[in-house]
Amino acid sequence: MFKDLDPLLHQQLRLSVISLLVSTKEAEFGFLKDKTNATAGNLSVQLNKLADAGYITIAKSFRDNYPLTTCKITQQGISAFENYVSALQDYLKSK
Amino acid sequence: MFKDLDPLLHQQLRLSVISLLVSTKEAEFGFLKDKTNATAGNLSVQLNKLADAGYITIAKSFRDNYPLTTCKITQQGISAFENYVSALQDYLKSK
DNA sequence: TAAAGTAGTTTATATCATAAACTAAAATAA
DNA sequence: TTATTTTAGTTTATGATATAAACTACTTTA
Repeated sequence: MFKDLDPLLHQQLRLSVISLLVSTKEAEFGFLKDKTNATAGNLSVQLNKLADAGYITIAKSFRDNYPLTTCKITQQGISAFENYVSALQDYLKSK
Repeated sequence: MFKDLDPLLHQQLRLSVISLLVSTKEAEFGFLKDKTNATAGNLSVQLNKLADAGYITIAKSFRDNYPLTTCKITQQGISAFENYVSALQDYLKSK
């Protein structure tokens, strides 16, 4: 009846991040922070969880002398998102 | 961009219960337990949370000498579900 | 009348989410 | 030049949450 929902994606901030990355493919820490209204600390933690799961990759560099963290979604992340959306449908259609 | 998701509904078991009740209007404890594959303990806790929020009402009676717990969705519960589904859409459409 | 079954509830634990505190370097002000 | 502030994050302490295990209370069956 109801398929299990991927616990990594069934969380607001992580889902927001993946949702953004699915469209943009790549995004900077600051961009994600702005779009999600998350605190830096929370975002940092959740990004690392997504990276540990292999859903995104995190690249660290510098821009104008400041650290720059860039996140990119992986194929695994895209598939996980598609699966999650598909599983959720059954919960949402109230029929 | 992303609206906040009702934390009461953004949880698998509670969402399953509400999703079922939205269609059936009313359901017995055992029915919900079967459909959701939840343990009785977990279901009991989550039903009470939904009742505390005013999303469902819980009626206790007896049938064939055994206790019978019947759950019914409220108008507030229906509205909350509709709101949740609508808020979620923004997260799911990857665009 | 003891054992097993029904229908749940309560609670202890383990996990998780989050903000507060912190790090480290750069830019700016004094 | 030496503080102070700002940028860009990370680490961690805590409080909340989800869940299963343990329990309650009653009924049926052996």
